[in-house]
Amino acid sequence: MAKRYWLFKTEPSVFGIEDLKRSPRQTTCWEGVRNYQARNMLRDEIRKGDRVLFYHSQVQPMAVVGTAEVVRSGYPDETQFDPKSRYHDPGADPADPRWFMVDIRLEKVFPRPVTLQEMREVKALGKMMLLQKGSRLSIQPVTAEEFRVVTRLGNRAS
DNA sequence: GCCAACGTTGGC
DNA sequence: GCCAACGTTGGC
Repeated sequence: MAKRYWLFKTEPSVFGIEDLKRSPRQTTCWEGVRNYQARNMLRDEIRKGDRVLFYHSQVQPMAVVGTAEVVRSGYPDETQFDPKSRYHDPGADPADPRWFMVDIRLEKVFPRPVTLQEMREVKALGKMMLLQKGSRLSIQPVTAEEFRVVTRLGNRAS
């Protein structure tokens, strides 16, 4: 199957790109997603080899700050069964897991962040889901073209 | 199955 | 801190 492209949203106060950089093998499981639309993508669509725009929300500046690669396709998020986890889901059944996650590995921290404000000014990104009003999904598909445009901006010398 | 109430997200 | 958007819950 053709490689696909995604945007993962995260609050750096919880887990930012510097945390990913410091992680063993610069790899992490993307735990804690508790939204069914995002769950379906994690479980069914996001495959090893896909690439990810890493976006910081709830912080100034809000921006895509780098890229990552999916190194493991969807598998059950164990935190749903852990009563001590902040992501615990009392309704989740180990025989039929409700929540899924993937593993990602840092690819590159951009030399400069590509801010939300800047992306809004780029015509080629006009249809990007992140930029649509009321877009709250923490996992979003992006097109190959959107991925290319954003990574070029991030890698351009400032 | 509808929908009002409520909680959360997240940009501003 | 505000509030629009939107997902979830629960009474009916």
